[in-house]
Amino acid sequence: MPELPEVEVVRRGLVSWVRGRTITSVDVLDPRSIRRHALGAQDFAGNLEGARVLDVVRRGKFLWLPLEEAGAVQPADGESRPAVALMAHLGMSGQLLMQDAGVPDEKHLKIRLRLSPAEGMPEQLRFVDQRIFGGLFVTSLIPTSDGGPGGLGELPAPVIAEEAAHIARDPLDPHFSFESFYRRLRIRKTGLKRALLDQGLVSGIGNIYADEALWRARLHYARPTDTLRRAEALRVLEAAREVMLDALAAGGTSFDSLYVNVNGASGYFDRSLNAYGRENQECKRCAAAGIVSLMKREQFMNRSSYTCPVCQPRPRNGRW
DNA sequence: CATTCGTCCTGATAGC
DNA sequence: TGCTATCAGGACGAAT
Repeated sequence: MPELPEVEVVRRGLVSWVRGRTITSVDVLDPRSIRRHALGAQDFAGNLEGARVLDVVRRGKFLWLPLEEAGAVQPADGESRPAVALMAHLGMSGQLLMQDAGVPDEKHLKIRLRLSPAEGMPEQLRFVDQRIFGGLFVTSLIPTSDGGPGGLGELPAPVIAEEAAHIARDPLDPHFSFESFYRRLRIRKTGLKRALLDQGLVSGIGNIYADEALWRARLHYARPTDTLRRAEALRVLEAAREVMLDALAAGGTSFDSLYVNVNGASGYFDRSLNAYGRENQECKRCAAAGIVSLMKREQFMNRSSYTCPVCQPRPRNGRW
């Protein structure tokens, strides 16, 4: 279940394989995986074939490959500014795999990109997706005044994929502003977990890391955001940063083999989760303090939320 | 306008 | 055994 660390692992894995190579052919094996490309498979392929991949960049869980189109007329000043990008979102189960031409199609192979030959590198970039919540599409790159995708890419100008322009920075982004986040958080009339999952407020956090961050910060998912003190907001943001950095160091989380990184190896961070999936197991923090408390699972936003009833008490009505 | 909810999907698993 | 029901959840557009 890809959240920010998994997507970043894919980005890092992908960049050395695809940067500088040209897309030579495109097979759309399941049009549902390009449903966000409004003009259809023909147009999708037409946009990509002949284009050279300049980079792999990310904003939140969106990943894109800025393209230099074949024969494109560049500005007179010689500055090379890509007009479009191949956008990817992994959704629930999406994978981007580099594969040699001879490797049999994966069961859920949806899209195949063939790349220009490069010494010692696989020919194909494959998009594999079981649940089809993810997908690929071509989007335009538009100027942005906020410094670009995440300070991670190397674009010649601050440009962002149009479809990701509404996505906030993630907690690991060097340009992430806590003050801006806290200001917006305080004026919302909603619960803390809802806010953490809102990619327009802070990006990269999904159901799993939301629960982990809340547990680390000892805060309840339903805590009204307009009552959050600065120190509490700082705590949960810092907790999110920590859990994401741990996951990144471990190469991404994997729970059910749906998520595999770009080289086909699963992450193993799931062993160190403290909240997610631990229904009826002891809260590790309480246990360390000599208190017996069993983690509770509740339905919230049509998703499971795991909390410790002792150290993450549900907010009572009224004052905080 | 801000916020919440329903929907898209497949396959593993539970229950009868 | 074989069927149906349930669950998993990111993001968007519709509904409130």
